[in-house]
Amino acid sequence: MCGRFALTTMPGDLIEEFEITAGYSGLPLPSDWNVTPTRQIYAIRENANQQRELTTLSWGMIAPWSKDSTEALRSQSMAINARSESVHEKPTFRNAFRSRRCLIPASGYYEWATELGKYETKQPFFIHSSLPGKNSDQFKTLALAGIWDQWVDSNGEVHESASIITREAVGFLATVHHRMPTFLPVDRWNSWLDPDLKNIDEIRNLMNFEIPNPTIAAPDAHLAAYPVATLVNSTRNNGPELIKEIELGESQTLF
DNA sequence: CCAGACGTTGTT
DNA sequence: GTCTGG
DNA sequence: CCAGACGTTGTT
DNA sequence: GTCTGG
Repeated sequence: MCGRFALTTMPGDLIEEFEITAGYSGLPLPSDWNVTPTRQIYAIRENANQQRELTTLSWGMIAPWSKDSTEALRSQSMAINARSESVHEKPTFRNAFRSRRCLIPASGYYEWATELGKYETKQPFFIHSSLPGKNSDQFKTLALAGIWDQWVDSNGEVHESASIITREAVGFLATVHHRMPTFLPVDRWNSWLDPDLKNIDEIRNLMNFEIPNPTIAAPDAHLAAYPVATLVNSTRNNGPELIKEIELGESQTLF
């Protein structure tokens, strides 16, 4: 799944890559090789004027019925991901899924090896595009499927938050971990971001790579992964060294 | 009817 | 073990 | 996702 | 808020 990621792409590059028409008015987020739940992240969504905008919001969906900030924060940490299999019916997510979908850009994400037999448990991997990125970015930015929502606190302040949608892992990614984020290919961005597309089955099909269109590459086709140091484990660590490839012991070479 | 959950991950 | 904070 | 805390009293 | 369990 996706509980930690990296984002080092500057707003200007995101505006190009995601064909943002409404620009970005906020401050640029600093390069971050250890983005953790509840932090500010970028999101791409469609605004009220049918324009595509770049914004920042916090990671982990605040349950819409939260009564106070404590409850909001607690709910947020528990909803950093939403399962693609059930996101359309869960009370916490379904309204957002119907009308507030977004894309979440990532330079890559981390996955800790689980009991799949290939690697030591908890060995972290960095998973990224196999295509080069724009300008100073090493890897092409990934577009992760997300949903967002607003929550108003007792002072009337609006808090925007988002969840990343996950699915069963496919291809070589399944050798590291059995879940992965849901990737959206560029030709599905418009439909995904369209708040007027409300047919649940149509929306769900946008996340599906098996059924509709054999010309769409498997999600793992343009991805690569390599093991990294356990530096990333601690949320206090940050910097480009977190995504540096390391050598694993003999029995554990695959990529 | 009211009370209490509502979310994900992995692991047992 | 379980919950909270990042 | 992982790391780290997890308790109370009274006093500043 | 809305749904489920008792």
